[in-house]
Amino acid sequence: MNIGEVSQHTGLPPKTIRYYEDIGLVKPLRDANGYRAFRESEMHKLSFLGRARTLGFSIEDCRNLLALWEDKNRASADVRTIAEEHLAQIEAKISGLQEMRDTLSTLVHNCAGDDRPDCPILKTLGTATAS
Amino acid sequence: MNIGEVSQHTGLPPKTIRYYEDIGLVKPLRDANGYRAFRESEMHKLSFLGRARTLGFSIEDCRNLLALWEDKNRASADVRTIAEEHLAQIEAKISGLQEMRDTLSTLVHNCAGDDRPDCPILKTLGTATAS
DNA sequence: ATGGGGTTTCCAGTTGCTGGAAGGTCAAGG
DNA sequence: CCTTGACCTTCCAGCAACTGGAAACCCCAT
Repeated sequence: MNIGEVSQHTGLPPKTIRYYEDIGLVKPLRDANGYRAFRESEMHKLSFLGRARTLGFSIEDCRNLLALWEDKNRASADVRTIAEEHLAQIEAKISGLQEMRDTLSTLVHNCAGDDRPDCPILKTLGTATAS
Repeated sequence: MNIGEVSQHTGLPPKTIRYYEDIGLVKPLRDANGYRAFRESEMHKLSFLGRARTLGFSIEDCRNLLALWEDKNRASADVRTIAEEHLAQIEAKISGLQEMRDTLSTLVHNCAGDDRPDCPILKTLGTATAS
């Protein structure tokens, strides 16, 4: 299977697939002409990676998850640990963003948004701590 | 005022302040010895930048907000537009993360997390679209 | 043989810093 | 006067996870 076909099946851009090979996540064979030749198993790995990435796992997490996936003697606790840590990070990120959103939306609502210069957004940024 | 003092007042690391000079956000004077000499106004700009950054504005947004801040004839509408667009992006990011969180937390809760290999997290990543 | 699509490699750029090396400066202490 | 330590300077590299683009090769059909 050529990279283009794999790209279609996995939804990952060819560039990304090459990158994943670069960093050792997949190791496709090569045809005589130098083209990458993906086996089914490689393609499934790539799909796995794509899904893990859409769940926000870092590449390093993905590498570890992939190893666990391949390891038929894994302990599900190891998987869960990775997922839990990631979940905690996501939650932290969400609350950080929610704080931003709350502050920002207040500011936006208090701003006239007309052609006059008076603006609470700039006023806040210019003076107090916009926590 | 030296960079260290400015760093203390603004909470920004010296490295960051130098970086902001590099990209043209501030333009401190220089003492005879080559040290940066910040005036009050530069320091206020840096505080402004720090607060804008904690609200998640990009550097380019910050650049524009700073210009508006300095422009006494600005229209608050311009400020508000920037803030609104940023707010929309934050909201998009939040909902993306919430989706991740929901999926992930379901998976984590369904995973035994013991020493057996059976794991719904890996199962999901390995098969269906984990949307 | 020519054209259009694939594919290859490599290099650079993205965002917003951060770390580190090599060196100049300054004020205090011996 | 010399040293020590805390500043400060510049420059270069690296982080994450790709993405864009150039130059060149390959394959198939006309």
